[in-house]
Amino acid sequence: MAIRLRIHAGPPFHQGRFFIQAEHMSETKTNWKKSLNLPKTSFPMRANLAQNEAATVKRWTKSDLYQQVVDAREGAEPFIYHDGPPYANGSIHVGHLLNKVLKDIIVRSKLLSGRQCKFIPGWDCHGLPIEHKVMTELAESGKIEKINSLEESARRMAIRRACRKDAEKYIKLQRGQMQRLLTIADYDNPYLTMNPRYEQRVVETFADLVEQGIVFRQLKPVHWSIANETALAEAELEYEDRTDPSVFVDFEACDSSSVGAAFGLELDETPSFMIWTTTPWTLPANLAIAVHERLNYVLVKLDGGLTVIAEELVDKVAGIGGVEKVERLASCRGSDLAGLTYRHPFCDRISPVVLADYVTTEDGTGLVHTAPGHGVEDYGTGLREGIDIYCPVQGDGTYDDTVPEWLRGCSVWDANGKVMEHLKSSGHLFAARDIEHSYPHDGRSKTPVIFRATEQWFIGVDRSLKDGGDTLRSMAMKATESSVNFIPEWGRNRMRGMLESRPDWCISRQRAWGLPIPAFATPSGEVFMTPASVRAVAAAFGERGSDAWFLEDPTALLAAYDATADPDAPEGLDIGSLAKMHDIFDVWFESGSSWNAVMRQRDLGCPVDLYSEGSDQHRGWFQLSLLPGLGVMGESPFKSVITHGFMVDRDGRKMSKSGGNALNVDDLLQEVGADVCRWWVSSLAYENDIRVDMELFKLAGESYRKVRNTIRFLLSNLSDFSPQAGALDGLDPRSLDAWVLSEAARLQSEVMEAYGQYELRRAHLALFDFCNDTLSSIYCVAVKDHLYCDRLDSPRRLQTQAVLHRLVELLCRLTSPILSHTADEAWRSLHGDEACVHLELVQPIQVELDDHWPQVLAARDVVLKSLEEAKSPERGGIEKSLDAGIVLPDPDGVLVDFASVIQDMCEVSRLRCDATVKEVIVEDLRGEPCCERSWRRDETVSLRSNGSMLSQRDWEAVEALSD
RNA sequence: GGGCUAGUAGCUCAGCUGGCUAGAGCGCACCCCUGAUAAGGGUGAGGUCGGAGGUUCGAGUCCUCUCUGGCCCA
Repeated sequence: MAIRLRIHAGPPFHQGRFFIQAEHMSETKTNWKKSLNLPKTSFPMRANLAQNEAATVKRWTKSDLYQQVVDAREGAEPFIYHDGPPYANGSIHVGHLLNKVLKDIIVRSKLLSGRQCKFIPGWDCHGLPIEHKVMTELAESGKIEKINSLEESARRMAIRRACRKDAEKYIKLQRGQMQRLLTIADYDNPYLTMNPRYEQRVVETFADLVEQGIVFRQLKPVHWSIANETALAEAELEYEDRTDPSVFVDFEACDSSSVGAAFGLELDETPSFMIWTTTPWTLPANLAIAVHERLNYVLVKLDGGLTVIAEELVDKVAGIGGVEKVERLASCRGSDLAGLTYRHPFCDRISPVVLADYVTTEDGTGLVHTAPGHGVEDYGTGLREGIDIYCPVQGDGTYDDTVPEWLRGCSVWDANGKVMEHLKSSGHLFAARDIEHSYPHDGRSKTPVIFRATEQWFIGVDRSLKDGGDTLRSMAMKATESSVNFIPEWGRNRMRGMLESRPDWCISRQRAWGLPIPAFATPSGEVFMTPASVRAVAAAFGERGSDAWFLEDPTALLAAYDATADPDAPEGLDIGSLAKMHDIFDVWFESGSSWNAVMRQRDLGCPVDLYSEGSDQHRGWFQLSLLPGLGVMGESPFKSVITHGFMVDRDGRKMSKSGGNALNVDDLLQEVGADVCRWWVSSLAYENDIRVDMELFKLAGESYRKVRNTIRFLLSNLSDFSPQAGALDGLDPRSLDAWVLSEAARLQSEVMEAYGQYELRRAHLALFDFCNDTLSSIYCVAVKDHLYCDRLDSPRRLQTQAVLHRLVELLCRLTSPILSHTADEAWRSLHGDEACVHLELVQPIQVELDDHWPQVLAARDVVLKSLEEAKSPERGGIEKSLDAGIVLPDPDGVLVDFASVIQDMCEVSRLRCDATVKEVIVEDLRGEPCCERSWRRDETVSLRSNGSMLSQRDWEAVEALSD
């Protein structure tokens, strides 16, 4: 819309007054300022969060806010929310910040909406990272020798004591840091996976699974330290270069005609399959050769010897063997070779050629020596093909009696040479040379480790449960498909994919710092463990903690066990002769039982409404809680799952301590404060990766300040206000007050709905926009004039104050889940230091609104734009809106009822609606008299009896003051 | 290598089942106010929607391939 500018020519009298007024302005000005009702508040503009939040934490702790809130919601419909346990190791990082703040916003929003929400924080205490660190520290301080010299149980107890102390230390640290994030939770009664009652429930969960018949023992290869005769985890390994023999070995085929058939030839001599290995000592355990189904293999004569090799590798292998004459006879696909058999070169057995995906042509021959007892991939192949997991190597690194006599009792390292010698003399060794490669070593003893199959405990995912006949896998797939709600929705797919491919769950570990698997060995070497015996040990753990396993003998541990009442008890069981076994549980089994050990144990309700963690937990905590839950309860322990993404740096790269791009949470809290961090968290599209950078927190700080200042403005105009009942009844639907209240009502439903759907960002944006647009830019600007200039008791001022009061209460409530300190600070500024916004509930807002408001707001936009254009020198150069008057086109006669509202919103001195004009007219009122007090140039400004130029309203306000 | 996922203005994000001259906020620029003042208001400039093909009258939106990240596996 174009505008026309009309100079409003006032009578000469006004011009003259203007000059007189200007001369006296400096003296009168201050007086008028004193006569105004200017904003006043103790709520400071500068938040000083670092300091004030610390005080808030103290206050909440002292008054036990958590308990107060829980008491306040006694009897309300519960929202059952279960905290996943972070690992009690180290300081919290930005990922914890995100995780805990997200949870806290959810907790507080549920409380705000009237639900009961008991939130028990937890810590994962057992496990290798702590044990590993503690062992390192013990080694550094020289205490390890003394501990290692102890008897086994005493040694483990010494380690366990050190680990417990370490875990306790970090729980304390993290708890303080989490509280510093202004989170509300039952920090006085957290759950710790190392607590006796927790341990008892974990073991009971296990007992139920044992009873279901899905727990079993099976061989599985693990990293094994010969020096310490113990299994090692990945974290305990150190990779160092090592020289090993690299050997190419011919395995004779059993049946030359079927090999010939695979290549489409008739053969008159026996071909062999050539494999390659750098661990000749594993050859006695060879039980298969793996080929890739899509690779090409050739039957080739190498200086006369007939063998099979991957086509791509023929030249390389021939080169290594120093072969002079290479004759390719025929080729075929790997899939054609599957099912052929070969004779072991020195053990008396026949084994098959099988298919495997991991076969490559990077090294070797394309035919992979497979010993299921000595390699992870080999093991998988073995399981799939139904091949024995055979491991002739004992814990001390020597062979047992199942190998050929010349190897018995020999250590594997000595065996390398012997095997090669034997192969050479029997003509099976095609080539051998030394290679240097990276090889895992035991970090403690600095000796090379081997892969060795050992007996481990498993929970079978494809075994039918005793009662249902269903398997954990199929139950989990069903639950994922239909009964669990995923946020974001794609979590369902991710979970499904992971469930499809997951192997049986290996739940045993060979460490000290953990919960013992309560299995015993009988003198004859059988394992004794029944549901009833497990429950008996669980009871002992519940009483005396799992240390009992290391301190007590089987008779004491099984005190609550009655073999005569146990249908599963083996015949002739003699408890006195049992020996404790040494495996501990995978820590995932402990945390995966938390729904039982926390939610059911404390009677908080299970299945739980919500689990929420990082998206890595689809494979971790979610899945490993789902499986035991299904095994024990027959249903998922959670109804909904929320996942958040991972922290990446400003360039989108992963965060790492070593990369130096990790932000320190303590620094962050010191620099920007927890509420700004929380405001930042609420702004995120948390399901994606999250970029973290100091810059972004600073930005969040700026928008936080906008919200804070808006609240401050509201508060500052309430210093003389006392709430009156019914002050907002019968609001004119065309008033700005009605409009802002209806906007507030809309905000409330939007924000509460967003909270309810965990769309925190939506709530954040709605809150910000409301503060920024609805209030700061529109409403506050428009009501300033009568708040400041009206007489204190003017009805419209009182009404607006009632609205402001309503608005600030609303903002405090709605922001309280996010800005938990600031909302409380504002609330206390309004209601006194004893008040607390976190006990509040949302209140309904009812207001009637005229339906012409969209046009009113559109008129505002048009007028503001016209005013902007009027600033240009060629259009008259009106720079202050109060120097302007507006003629507003109003063809439908709709706006005329809103004239004063629009005038206030645009901060102009005059505004009238005209049905005949087509475009906005900006009138230059600079020739009109200006009210010395309100700076307006409305029609009522005139010389008053005290000699000043005042508008009628201002004159009345001044008079009221002097009364 | 596989599963899931992301890539739209400087930044954070909207854009549902294809139709928009691609939106918002922040930031930025310019201006006003100096009675929310280490505040407040107004106006405006910014994008060939990671890249390349294709389907279609029409693609940020569908398909194929590809690049760069992230999580989890191998």
